Amino acid sequence: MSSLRPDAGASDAGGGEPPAPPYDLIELLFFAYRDFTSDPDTVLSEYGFGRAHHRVLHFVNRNPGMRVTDLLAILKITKQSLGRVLKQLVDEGFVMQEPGPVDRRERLLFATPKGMELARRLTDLQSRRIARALAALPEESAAVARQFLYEMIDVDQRKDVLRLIAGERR
Amino acid sequence: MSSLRPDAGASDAGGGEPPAPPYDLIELLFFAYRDFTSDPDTVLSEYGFGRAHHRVLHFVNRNPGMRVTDLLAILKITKQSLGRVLKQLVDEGFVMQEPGPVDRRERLLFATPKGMELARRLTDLQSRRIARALAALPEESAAVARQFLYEMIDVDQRKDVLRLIAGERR
DNA sequence: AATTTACGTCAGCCATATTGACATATTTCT
DNA sequence: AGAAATATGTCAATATGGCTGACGTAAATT
Repeated sequence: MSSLRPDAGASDAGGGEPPAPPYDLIELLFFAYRDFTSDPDTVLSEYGFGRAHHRVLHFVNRNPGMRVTDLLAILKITKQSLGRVLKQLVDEGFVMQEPGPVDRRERLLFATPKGMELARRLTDLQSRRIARALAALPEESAAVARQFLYEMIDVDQRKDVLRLIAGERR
Repeated sequence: MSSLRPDAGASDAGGGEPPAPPYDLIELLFFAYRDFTSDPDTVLSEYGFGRAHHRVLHFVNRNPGMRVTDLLAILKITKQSLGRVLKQLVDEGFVMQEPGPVDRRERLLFATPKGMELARRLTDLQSRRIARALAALPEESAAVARQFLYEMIDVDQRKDVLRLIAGERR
């Protein structure tokens, strides 16, 4: 199972050369993410959806009543790109829109029951993969994984991510 | 810094409901990967290249003399998709091809000096981000992160990944 | 009243992925 | 030797999901 070196990208203590790049982590990130997204992709294609729909549905489902602008900031894509997939999700009854009660320019987004159901299905797949991974590792690994991934995020984005993960309500 | 819960997706020890999905890890993976790829993307756009070129160049550089088929298996894309980006990389002198010495049908791939230079630049960016992340965490975190990411990979893909990461020579 | 904000839309563009069919050279199998 | 399998390349057509820039509208803010 683990000929993964316990440590390797080491020291360079007194000396000259720059440390060797952590190729293993670079590549593991690629492969892990590739497979992590592959389960949902399969299900999504049954619906004629792609990864973009997944992301939108996921965040809308997790943050009921979120605004379009919020979604744009999270996904870091343009209005137009979002527009297309969001429209599909709305047209096909996975997401609904509702004018903001206080600021009626806003369109608050909600997953419909149908949307929640699909979101759950996709989340289940990803949960299972994560659970399988963690089951193979010592207790504290989940916390370390969280910390590591968190530290990989752009410094100026971390606050937003924390708020999101905490399941902030507006 | 860390209102990341040390543990949360817990137990369900005796009871009925399925465990709550690890939304935090699911979303952290998304954000970490999003930002992890954003640094290289910036540099690549200077060259008129995209993420696809990065992946090809990366693996060719790391595995000199690899075959086209190997690359297809790693990237899990089609010949045609690969063909385009590979051709560009070859035409612009970042990658060279050479017939296999034993089986002359094969075209073995190598990064040129120019290709190595670009690969190094891209790797540096990713290395720095990883180093920054690890610097903020306790010693053993790198090992745990490796293990976690490794366990996230499809079971039937792990052998191949291990071979790759180990820097296997054919 | 003027400005800003939230959102949508139109037109066009580009990168990257797909499938299926077919061509060529080379190696391997019978 | 001949047939089959393999490694690669290529063509045509198509889809997805990004982008930019411009413009429009409704509602809120100043």
